[in-house]
Amino acid sequence: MPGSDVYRQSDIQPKPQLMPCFQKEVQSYSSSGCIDEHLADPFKEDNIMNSSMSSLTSHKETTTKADDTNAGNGKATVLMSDQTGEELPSVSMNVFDATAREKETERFGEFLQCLSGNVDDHVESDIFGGTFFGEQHHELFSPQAAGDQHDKLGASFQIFPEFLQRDGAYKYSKESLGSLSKESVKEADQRHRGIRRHLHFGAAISCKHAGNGTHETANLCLPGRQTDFESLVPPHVETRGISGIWQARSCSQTATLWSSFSPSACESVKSAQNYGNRAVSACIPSGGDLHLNSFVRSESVGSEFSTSKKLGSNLHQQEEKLMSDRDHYLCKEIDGIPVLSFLGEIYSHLGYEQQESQAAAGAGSSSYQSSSIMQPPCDSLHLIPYEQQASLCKGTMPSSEYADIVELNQMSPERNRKKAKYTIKSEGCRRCNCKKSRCLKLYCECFAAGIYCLDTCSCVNCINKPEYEDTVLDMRQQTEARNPLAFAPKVVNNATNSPANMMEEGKWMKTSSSRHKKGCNCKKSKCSKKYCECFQGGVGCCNGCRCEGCYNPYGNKTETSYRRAERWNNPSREQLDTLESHNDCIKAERPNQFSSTWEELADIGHLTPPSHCLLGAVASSGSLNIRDCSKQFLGQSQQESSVLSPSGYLNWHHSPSSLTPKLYGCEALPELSSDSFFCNMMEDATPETLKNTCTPSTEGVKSCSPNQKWVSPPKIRSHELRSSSSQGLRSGCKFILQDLPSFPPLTPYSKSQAAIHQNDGDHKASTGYQ
DNA sequence: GAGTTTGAAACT
DNA sequence: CAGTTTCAAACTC
Repeated sequence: MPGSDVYRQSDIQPKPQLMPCFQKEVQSYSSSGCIDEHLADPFKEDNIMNSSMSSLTSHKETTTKADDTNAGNGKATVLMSDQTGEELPSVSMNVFDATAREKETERFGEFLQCLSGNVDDHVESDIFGGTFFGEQHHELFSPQAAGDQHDKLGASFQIFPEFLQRDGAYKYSKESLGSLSKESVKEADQRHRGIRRHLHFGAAISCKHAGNGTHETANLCLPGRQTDFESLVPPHVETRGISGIWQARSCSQTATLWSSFSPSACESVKSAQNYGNRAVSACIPSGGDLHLNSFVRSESVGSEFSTSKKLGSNLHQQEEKLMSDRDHYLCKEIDGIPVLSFLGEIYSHLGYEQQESQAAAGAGSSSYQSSSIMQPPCDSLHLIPYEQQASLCKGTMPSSEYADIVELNQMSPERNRKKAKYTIKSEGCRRCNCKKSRCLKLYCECFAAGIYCLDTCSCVNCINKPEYEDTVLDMRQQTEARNPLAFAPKVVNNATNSPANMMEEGKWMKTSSSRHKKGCNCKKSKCSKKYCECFQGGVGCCNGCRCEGCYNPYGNKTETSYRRAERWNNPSREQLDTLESHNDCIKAERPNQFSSTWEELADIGHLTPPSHCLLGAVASSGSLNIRDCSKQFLGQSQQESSVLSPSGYLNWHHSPSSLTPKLYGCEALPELSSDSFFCNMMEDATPETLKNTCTPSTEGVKSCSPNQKWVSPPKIRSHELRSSSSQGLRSGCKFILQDLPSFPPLTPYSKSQAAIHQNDGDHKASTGYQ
């Protein structure tokens, strides 16, 4: 076994090789004091890579060739427990005694925390002051002479092996991209590695927050045991920890965090682990799964924003190949497990591609797990095959499409790649079919989703591609200028719904207050077909709709919100029949879905827009539960993604809030819909008179039905009671929306960048490093 | 798969 | 801001 050879090799020179990776990694970051900078420095990475490769190749006795396979195996060997018979951390742990090990583990955890932007001053100074890396670290981990540097470096690479060897980026850069210019390849390679590394740290960070302590974090950072990861999935999430990471500079980190809490991710990990090394490799590509869009963006972070189109194209190609490979792995090797469930994809975001989602992790390696699982939510689509990103990103993606996505995960790659007019239903992958818009207008679903079109799209003269990044950004700006909410989720949820209450009966219920942000304008469809955006979003029509003859089965505007809420709680037989037929279709398309609430959360959540997490969950969560955590994560990732999204755009459209409502039939999680933000805003903007009048409950704007399910806020009811006309509410909504002050910049990357830097600067100023 | 219907988006 | 046109998805056959 190639891996065994490598492992033995590492066994021969274990200590100095393994730890230096730490050192090197840390140093790389510490030198710049900023991850972004680190990522932005291709040469550092290249040096590392070269050194690593040199190290690998230097041991020709055991490893004949440092090709992908060997490299990957070697990495896996070093990191994976099944081959070593020890738990992951053992690799590095073997080098030290228990005390030193624990100490360093803690330190590393702190370091990771520091990187996350959540570090304390003392930690920071410790790490960046050079104590950790400069002396202590050398003493502990670098006993060998400087001549062993290559070995050390090589070892360091083994710490992040997945990234370099499995995840395909390296492979591409060295093999698949042979046709590309050396320079381009090098740069692309660097970027990928940097990103992957970033993700890795993000994973560690997330673990840190999710886990019980730094020790846990360190373990996760190091190629760890799967159980570690599992333990990271928190029954309870600390709001503080989450929010603390908010300032993490990459959506990758966010994604990681998010993924850390994703049960599906864990599940995926488990599943992957069952496949042994092979599974690991399968997960690797997920690292490259990052939504290309976000990829490009995040890559730009800390470095020049301008990315040569050539490089972008190259990256795109790599990305696609990665996606392709990943799809293969996911579909083929992780069967039965909706790997993408978490990943949604998803994006994003963050990749579930999305990240974005748009999600399996490495088998024997926590690193793997982390990297693969940490697919950014917002770019949430990261975890999702590239082809699926569009679907997940689409703001109004209905649950059926989500189901399709999950289903797609279980499909063969061939089917996955098929082009068809109606790809959504058949393949779960929304692809545009634009003919005249060149995919630069909101007509295009890809564009509307803030993602690039895929080769699998059937569009004609498509400009919505990385090659035309500038143009796309311009068009996005224009679109945004025309309508600031153009990329916002189309369906918003009322923030007053409490997850706790929603979950009261152990299942997610669609909130009665979910509404289309703008309202439909249907004339003939009676709002009972997917022409209607409300219907498509799985929400009832409201007074903001201008529809005629509304017969929206989810609720029509002629009935009051209060009545609607009641109807939700006690649907009539007729209504149930109508919705059942709709749900049947959904369920039929998604055989294995939503088997677990966690997965629901993850999936939905990662598709969920950001804001509400901050406004809703965080603020309201006195007792934080899983839902709250998910919400928060969603918010975080969303925010992150919004900042780092490829397009520089908010990526909440990546997390179609509409998805949530749609899932109601399958016990969707309404609370996770993005709309809380809007609803909050609306609520805030609601005149006190409206808020206070006709309030049947003494609980303020909230009231619960006897069975604890939420009903619409009285204010709305009172509002409606005041005027049967929709005009009042409509105008109210309009006012509110226009007044929305703080949407994350739906602006091009540059603006987001500025925001990032500002945050970074603030944070750094507070933490004192840089 | 072609053609029709529909309503959002874009334009005037 | 209303009316019209354009567009692509949804739908039908």
